[in-house]
Amino acid sequence: MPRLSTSFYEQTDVAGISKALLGKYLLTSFNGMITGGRIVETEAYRGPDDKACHAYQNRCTRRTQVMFETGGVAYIYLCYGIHHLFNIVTAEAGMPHAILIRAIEPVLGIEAMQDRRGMSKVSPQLTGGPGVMSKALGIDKAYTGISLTEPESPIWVEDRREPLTKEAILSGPRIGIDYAEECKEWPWLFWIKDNPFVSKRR
DNA sequence: CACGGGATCGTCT
DNA sequence: GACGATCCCGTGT
Repeated sequence: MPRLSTSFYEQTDVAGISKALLGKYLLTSFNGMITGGRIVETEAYRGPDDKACHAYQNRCTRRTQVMFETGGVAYIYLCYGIHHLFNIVTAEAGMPHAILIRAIEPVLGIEAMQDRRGMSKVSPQLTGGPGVMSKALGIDKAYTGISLTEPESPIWVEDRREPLTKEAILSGPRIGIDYAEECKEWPWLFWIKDNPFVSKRR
């Protein structure tokens, strides 16, 4: 299956790419073990004019500098001291857009993902939520900045040609960004309708 | 099921 | 020194 390429990630409409990623497959390969599944929930962040984005007003720090690279690299950071949240950088170099992948439906390497999570059963909590999804996939912030498009990359996204209908995609305000003032109402959270692995609202 | 709080540490002020 | 693009568990109903 083909990996999504730089031409996909370099598009400028971050909300559109966010929606287009639904139904694609996010996969990792560590120590020969492939794990991953179908993307069911995403969130768009559009620096520099988005107050919810870490790169608001082009703020460039050691943490955020990878967001300024060309589309198709990983932006991974530690949240609340515990969770490693996985984002995909989009747009051309110098334009800090990113998409947070919030949930996948587990498909490949399910037992390995259960081991990483310490869970004996498959439940929505296995991969439904940005922190637990990264943990299930074996992703941590050591991988921030890596390419998702090179053939040897251990993290990538595949298009398995499983298109979604317009009716299957819903959107709403993003989660956990109360500080973002007027931007917090922007409907840039996207999810697949009725999918049990979409994270719970809070 | 709803709610509240604790965990835990890198990052920026 | 404060706080966060979260999660999990305990309590009460």
